[in-house]
Amino acid sequence: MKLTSKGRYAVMALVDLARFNNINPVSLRDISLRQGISLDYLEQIFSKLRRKEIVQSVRGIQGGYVLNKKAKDIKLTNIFDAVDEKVKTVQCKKESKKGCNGKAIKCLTHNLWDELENHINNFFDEKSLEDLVKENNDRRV
Amino acid sequence: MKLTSKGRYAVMALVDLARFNNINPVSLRDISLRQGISLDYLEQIFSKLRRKEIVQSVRGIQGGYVLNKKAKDIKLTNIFDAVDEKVKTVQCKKESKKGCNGKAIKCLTHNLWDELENHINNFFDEKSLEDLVKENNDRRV
DNA sequence: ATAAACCTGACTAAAATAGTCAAGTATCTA
DNA sequence: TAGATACTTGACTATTTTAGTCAGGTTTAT
Ligand code: FES
Ligand code: FES
Repeated sequence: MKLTSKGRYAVMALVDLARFNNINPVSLRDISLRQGISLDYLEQIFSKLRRKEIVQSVRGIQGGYVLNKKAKDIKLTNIFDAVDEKVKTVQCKKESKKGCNGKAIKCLTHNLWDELENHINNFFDEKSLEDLVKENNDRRV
Repeated sequence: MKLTSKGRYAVMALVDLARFNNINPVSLRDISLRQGISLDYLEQIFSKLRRKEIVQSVRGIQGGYVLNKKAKDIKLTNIFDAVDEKVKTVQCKKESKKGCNGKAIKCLTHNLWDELENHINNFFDEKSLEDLVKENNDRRV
């Protein structure tokens, strides 16, 4: 089970943005430099964040991105959802009565993986961007 | 974040084994048929489980595998550890002071991913094979 | 006008996953 | 003691996913 860079970068970038959000839009270039994430990759990520209305874009010179909601209303769940970083403990569809690989019934461990998925998602539901910014108030970079 | 088949199968197979463990060794062939997991793949998995002393092998006809410990003493953690299904939320080494990609310091979100990793591992530390067997006492297959 | 910054889609190298395949060895039973 | 069953090991491979890159835009402040 591993977290992908895309998910990690999305959160990292938003924490950065949230910290500098007060005054002006924050350009991806700045985030790229500060956080060491490829600019092209950031663009992909922010395009998704914008579509899900987590950030707003400001075009042209001096442009950049701003948060579209209060930091405390942006949960990790929202971020991960936006960039398609989903928790998947099984291959079978949740709605379907069928099991993995099209088997007639769910497997012996199916219930366990559901629990696991919930357990992880609970964590993401609780953490907000505001929490993350607060944890880093004392940092320079 | 997704759970791999290897991890899922390892647990599935062990739950199956634990249910039939009372009388005779359980052959991989039987597990393969009951759970619909490729025999060759199971062999890979059980070879690891044996090396980590989670199961014991009995060779020859009527052979198979038996649990090497009480079901309540086998936690998900032990199983995942044996088959190298590890939770990895970051790329940087835990011990090192350096961050991802060899950066001088840890990133803004590093602490968060540590928390997440602990959160998930807690789940695995608590669930035992015995718990899983009990949940399925009423099942036929 | 031009430079800064957003915007989009296509493309790709590398890694990980999910197995398969082949060639054994050990042990029980007839 | 032959044969069948089942464990044992290591190498091999197709597919998928990841983690980006690249090229070519458009918008807007100055
Ligand atoms: S996880 Fe899909 S059937 Fe159990
Ligand atoms: S996750 Fe590696 S430096 Fe933050």
